[in-house]
Amino acid sequence: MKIEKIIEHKNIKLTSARHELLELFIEATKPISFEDVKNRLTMDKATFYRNVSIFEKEAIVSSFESNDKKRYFELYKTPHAHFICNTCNKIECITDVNPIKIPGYKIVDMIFKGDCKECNN
Amino acid sequence: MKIEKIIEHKNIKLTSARHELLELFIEATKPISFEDVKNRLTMDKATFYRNVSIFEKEAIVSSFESNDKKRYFELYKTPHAHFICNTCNKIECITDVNPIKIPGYKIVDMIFKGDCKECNN
DNA sequence: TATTAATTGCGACTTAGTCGCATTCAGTAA
DNA sequence: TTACTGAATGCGACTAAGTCGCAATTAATA
Repeated sequence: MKIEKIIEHKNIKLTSARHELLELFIEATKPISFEDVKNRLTMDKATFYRNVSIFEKEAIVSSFESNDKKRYFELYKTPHAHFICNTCNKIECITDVNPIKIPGYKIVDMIFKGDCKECNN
Repeated sequence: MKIEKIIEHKNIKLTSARHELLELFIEATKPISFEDVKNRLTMDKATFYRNVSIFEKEAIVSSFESNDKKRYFELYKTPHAHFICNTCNKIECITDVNPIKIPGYKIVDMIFKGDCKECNN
C-alpha cells in the first residue's frame, strides 16, 4: 500500500511524522496504541494524538478503546470486529463474523471480550 | 433484590459504603461510572474503585470501558451485550441478540458501537 | 528561493484510576 | 454489652493517557 495513495485527495500535508506513522500502521497486523508507537519511533505524544485524530476524521484510521484504558488505532479497512482478551489484554481482528443488526441503530464496530485461545483453560 | 442476599456466602463485610453502592447498582437501569456515583453519594474515589474491584472478583458486578475513557459497572446478571453511541456516548443494554461463537474463544461480553436511534440521522 | 499556513515539540495541565498509611468500623467472642 | 482485631475507609500523593497553548520549524506553493 502506498502512503502517497492514502494521503491523496485528503486535505493534509505529508509530513515526516505522518509518513513514519503511516508506515507503522501499514506494517501493523493489529491495532496499535501510542505506547506501541513510542517504542518504535521518537515522536511526541501530542503529535501522535493530533495526527491520529486527523487521520480518523479523514477516515484513514479507526480506533477503539481497550481494557487497558488505552486507545488503539488501525488503518481503516472494511469494517470488522475485534476480540479483546480479558486475561492477557491481547487484541485480535475478527473478520469472519456477520454484522449484527439492531433496528434504528447504526452499528459500525463490534468488540467481543472474553478469553482467547491461549488463556481459555 | 436483597442486598444481604447478594453479599451472602461471599467473603466480604457489609460496610455502609458497600451498602450504599449496592443500593445504587440495584436501582440503576444502566451501567454506572464513578462520576455517576459521586454525583449521588459522598464516597472516596479509592473506596469506590476498591469495592467495585472486589465486587467484580466476587462476580457481583461486571464492568467494561466506554468511549469516554471511563469504566462502567453494573450488577452481574445474565450475560448481555452493550451498545455505546459514538456521538452522544450513551450506553444501552442489549438483551435480545444471540451470542456470537468463535471456536476456541470464550466470549463473555459484546459491545456494539455506532449511532443510537436519536443520533442516527 | 521566498513565503506562509500548517505542523511539530515542549511543558503545563486534566482526569481516571492506584497505592500507602493512619484512622475507623464490622463482626466475632467473652 | 463490651473489647478485640483484621478489614475497610478517607486522605493525599502518585501514575499515566490524553489535551492545549505557544514558539519554533517545515511542507507545499508561487
